[in-house]
Amino acid sequence: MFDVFENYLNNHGIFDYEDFDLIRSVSFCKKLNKKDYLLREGDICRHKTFVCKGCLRSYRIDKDGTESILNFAIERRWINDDVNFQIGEPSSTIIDALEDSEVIQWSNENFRMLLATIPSFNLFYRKHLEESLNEKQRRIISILSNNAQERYEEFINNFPKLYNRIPLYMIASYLGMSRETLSRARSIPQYTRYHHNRESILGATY
Amino acid sequence: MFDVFENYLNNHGIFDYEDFDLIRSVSFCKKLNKKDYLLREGDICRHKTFVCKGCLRSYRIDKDGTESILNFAIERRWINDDVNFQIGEPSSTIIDALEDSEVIQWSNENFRMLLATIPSFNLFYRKHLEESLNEKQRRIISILSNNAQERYEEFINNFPKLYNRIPLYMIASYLGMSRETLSRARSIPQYTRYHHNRESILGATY
DNA sequence: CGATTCTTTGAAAACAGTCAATCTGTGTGG
DNA sequence: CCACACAGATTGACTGTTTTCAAAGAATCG
Repeated sequence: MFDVFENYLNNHGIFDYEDFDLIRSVSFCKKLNKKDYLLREGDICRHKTFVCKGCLRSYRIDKDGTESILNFAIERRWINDDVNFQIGEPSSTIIDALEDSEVIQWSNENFRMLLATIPSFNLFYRKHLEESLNEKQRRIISILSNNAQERYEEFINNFPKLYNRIPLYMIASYLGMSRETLSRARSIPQYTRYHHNRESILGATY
Repeated sequence: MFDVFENYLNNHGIFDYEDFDLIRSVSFCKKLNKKDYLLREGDICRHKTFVCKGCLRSYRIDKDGTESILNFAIERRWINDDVNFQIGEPSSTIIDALEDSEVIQWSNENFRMLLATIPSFNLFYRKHLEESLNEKQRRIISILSNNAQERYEEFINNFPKLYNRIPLYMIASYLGMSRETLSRARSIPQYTRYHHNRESILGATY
């Protein structure tokens, strides 16, 4: 299982055997069956988690009882359990497996040790954080400036290896729309395109 | 100007005189008048930017010509110019000043040098990135699961020092709603107290 | 002042959400 | 192999919210 992570790291920096030995010595591998929880609501324990195989999601239960999916993670991606909310918020993050999965975890303490000890690991992680920030910013922009159908198309393009492995209603939740709206966006893409054309023609007339 | 940043850093880690000397030696201070651009559309130059005084915003022009505000930054906050988009996207990030402002900038190259040289600076910046990630994740959740009134109320609570310094239509843009919708959300009796506060502050102080 | 800029309001249209019923595919047990 | 349950997806009718367009009011600034 660890070789997946070793391969991943080799694609993101230069590491030697000593580095890998140290990293491996504080890694905890975990196997999950589909529907198993990695983190239940209320758990306080915080980890860094890397997905070697399978697919996981993080989500919350809103005040009205509906699920809001924060993120998906397939193989060679990270999944966070560290989204803190204001005091008084009723729910926190939940993580579970959408497929039989394998993950590697590090306690935050050990992860900090690795960052302080291995310069190229530190460098890699900073780049990773900055790229994650950009990814989230792009998602915000997409929600703010695109309609249902555009957001779905963007999702397909951004996650070509993911979109056909998860049920549509989860994609709808991730995109912030009802499953019915996503269903309709998928079924009549021509309508929306036509409609946009009409708007731009109208816009050009004055 | 640099003393604001020195004070900020002292609140986020332990630094000695040598550290500050090194940091100062690669800092570039800039004064901006209201409406000045810090980064125009199409500029390739990337920096890390810290706001010492005033208020800035980053935004994009969408394909239909409307502005989407990504972030605001007041004193003791950072403002990013590094949101990369897919190839073919027509527009990129723009940053301008909403008030007369003072900022400190570092080239990405010098910033990397600081991170590699000063361990506590590296530690501080990583915490900062992780907190920024959480902030963006919270914003995504807020957009996905709250309506117009709730999002406005949350904005007021989250940015008490910011909300009465910028025009409402910019808040609307940041929250992903039309200015008219925000205006109506504010006029609901439940929220008029904010309205009154703002008016009295404006009337008394400015 | 006048000229901007910003905010509010009204009415109509577009859009997404909700509820309920139906359809589809998959896997299980008899 | 069939019948069945079940999870997921779709569709229609209806409701509610937000956007859009247009106009008019405030506030601000030179």
